[in-house]
Amino acid sequence: MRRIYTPTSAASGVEDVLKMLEGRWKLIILFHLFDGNVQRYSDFEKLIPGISQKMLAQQLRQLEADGIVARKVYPQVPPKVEYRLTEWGQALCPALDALLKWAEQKEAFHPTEHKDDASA
Amino acid sequence: MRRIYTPTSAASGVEDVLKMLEGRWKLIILFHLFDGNVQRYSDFEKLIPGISQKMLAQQLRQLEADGIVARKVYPQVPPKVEYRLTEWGQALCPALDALLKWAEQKEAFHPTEHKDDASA
DNA sequence: TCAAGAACGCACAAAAAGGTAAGTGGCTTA
DNA sequence: TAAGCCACTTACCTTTTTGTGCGTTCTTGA
Repeated sequence: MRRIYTPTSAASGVEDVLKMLEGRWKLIILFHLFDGNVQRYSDFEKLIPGISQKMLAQQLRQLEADGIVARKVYPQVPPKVEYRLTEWGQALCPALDALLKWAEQKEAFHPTEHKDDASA
Repeated sequence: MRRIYTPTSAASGVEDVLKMLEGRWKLIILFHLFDGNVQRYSDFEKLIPGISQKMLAQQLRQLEADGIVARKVYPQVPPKVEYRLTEWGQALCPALDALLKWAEQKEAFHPTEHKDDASA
């Protein structure tokens, strides 16, 4: 049978899950892990210029703790750590995709507007 | 032609749009506006128990400023204000839906785990 | 006459998020 | 022997976000 999500039930139970995606960098990190991409710590540093090491490590660890991202450590001398999406993490892709599509649609609804364009 | 979103281009341009959804209450508010639902300020206060009036007003205004939510004021004596999704806001529904589905899938991947269940 | 109701705005305070800089460990190379 | 590399961690601050409590406006009901 098809589950119906009422706004109430949705907001109550899903809230916790949604909190896992909050944070300035979480989604950005996730986008870089899209379609099975694997990245190591230093890759993220290059891919996401503005992020600090502290934030990168923190967000990555939260994502890992929440079971969205998998961390793989290679016992090498200069350390090597890889990050990829877990199975559940990959299940997020359709949502990320929808978000991306929505973002693209913005132009269709509000053709190239400027933030500071209140009134001339 | 089909647009391809590389992680890089996605993260750079879409970031601004995604920021519109950040905030402790934004998504929750949006979920209550799902499928064309119309709510007034006081409805939200009842629907979202933990939110403060300040936050409710603030998030609602930001959502409005970002063109996601539409605000309609009735010039009545005890004020009446209605909120609903704009067209673009409604375009977000598929994404919200995907997010909801993802949240539901959690159980499938991690059967009822507890946060504080590190090691007994 | 007086309290109540709707939708906030404002000032102040506490909490949380984010940033900066420096440090750690162990092998490798100069 | 000293410096470098990678992946972080820690301590300390600053900025942003969120919460609290009170005030406002005008009309209607008791």
